[in-house]
Amino acid sequence: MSANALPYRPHNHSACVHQALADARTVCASRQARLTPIRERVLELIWQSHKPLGAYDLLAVLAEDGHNAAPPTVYRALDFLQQNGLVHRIASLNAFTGCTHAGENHTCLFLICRSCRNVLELTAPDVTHALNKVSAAEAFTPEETTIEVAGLCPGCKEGSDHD
Amino acid sequence: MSANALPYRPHNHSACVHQALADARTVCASRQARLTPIRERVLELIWQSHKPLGAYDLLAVLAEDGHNAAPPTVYRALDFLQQNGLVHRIASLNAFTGCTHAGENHTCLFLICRSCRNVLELTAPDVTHALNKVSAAEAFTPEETTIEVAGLCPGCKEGSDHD
DNA sequence: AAACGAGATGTTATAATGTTTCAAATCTCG
DNA sequence: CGAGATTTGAAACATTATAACATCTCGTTT
Repeated sequence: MSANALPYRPHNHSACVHQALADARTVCASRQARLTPIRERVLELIWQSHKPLGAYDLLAVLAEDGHNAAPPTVYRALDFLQQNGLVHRIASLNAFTGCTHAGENHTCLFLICRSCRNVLELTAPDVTHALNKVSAAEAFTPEETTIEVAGLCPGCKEGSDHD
Repeated sequence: MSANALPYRPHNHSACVHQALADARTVCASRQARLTPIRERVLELIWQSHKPLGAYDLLAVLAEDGHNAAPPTVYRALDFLQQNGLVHRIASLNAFTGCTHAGENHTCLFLICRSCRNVLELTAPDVTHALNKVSAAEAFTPEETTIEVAGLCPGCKEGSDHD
C-alpha cells in the first residue's frame, strides 16, 4: 500500500500510476466506496500528470477522451477522491495532486516548486507535533491542516544558479 | 509597532484598527511605499472586520462608500498591502486578514475557526524550524510558506459541547 | 420479474474569484 | 514646468466552483 511518487527523482511513471490505482481500488473496496469509471479516470489523470492539475485541466482531458463532462462531474469526482484520501487539493494552486499515502490518516505538507511546478508530499512528525502544541496552547481544536511551502526544488535551483 | 489583534479576546476594536493604520503608515513611510487613500481604506476595512474579507466583500463596502471601484482596484490594493506585509491572504478561504506583525519579516500560521470564522495569527518558531529542517533535507529552498489550521476555537467548542 | 430507493451522473445555468488590457490621472524629481 | 514613473479607472474577459433539478444505474425487497 505504498505508491512511491517522489518528484525530483526518476522512476517508472507508468508503474507508479498503476500502483496508485491498485491502491485506490483496495482502499475503496475496504471502505465500500465505489470507485466508478469516472472517478478512477480522474484519479488516473491526476497521477499521470504528477504535477497538480486544475479541475478544468481534467475537464479538458476528459473532453479529449470523448467524454462530454461538465464541471460538476469533475468536482464531484474530486470530492469523492478527497474524502477517501486519494487526492489532495493544493489550496495555493487551486489544483489537485495524488496522495502518496492513500488510506493512511495523516497530516501532510507540500513542497511546491514555483519553477517546474513539481510537488513533493511529505509527512513531517516534527512539524505536526509543533503545530499540535501551538493549537493546544490556544485551546484550539485542529481539524484540517494546510501546509504548503512554495520555493525552488534542487533541480530548478541549479538552473537558476548558473544562468 | 505592535497591533494587538487577538480574536477570542475582547478589546477596544476601534483603537486596534487605529493602531494598525498608524503602524501601516510608519511601515510605508520607512519603505517609501505610498499608502494611498484607496490602499489605506482597504486596510481599514480589513482591520475593522477582524474576520477575513474576500476581495468582493471589500468591493461591496467600497461601493457603499460611493466609490465605484472595479475588481482590479481592490486586487491592486491587496497586492500592495501584501507586498508590504500589512495583510495576509488566507489561501483556504480566498480571503484577507490584517497582519498583526506589520513590518516584521516573519513566517506565520493561522488558526481558523470554522464556526465563528475568527482567525488567529501566530508566529511559531518551533513550527518554522521544523519546516526549515524538512525543506533542507529535501534540498528545497523555501520562499513562501502557507500554514492554515482549520478547526474550532475555544469559544465555539464550548457551544458545541453543550448543545 | 417488478417496484423501489439510494447513490451516481447528466445538464443547464449561474455564482464567485481573479486577470488582462489600455487609457487617463497623479505624483516625483530634475 | 515637464518627462517619466506610478497609480487609478474602466471594460472586458478568464478561471474556478456551485446550485438545482432531471435522469440513470444498480442492488434490494416484494
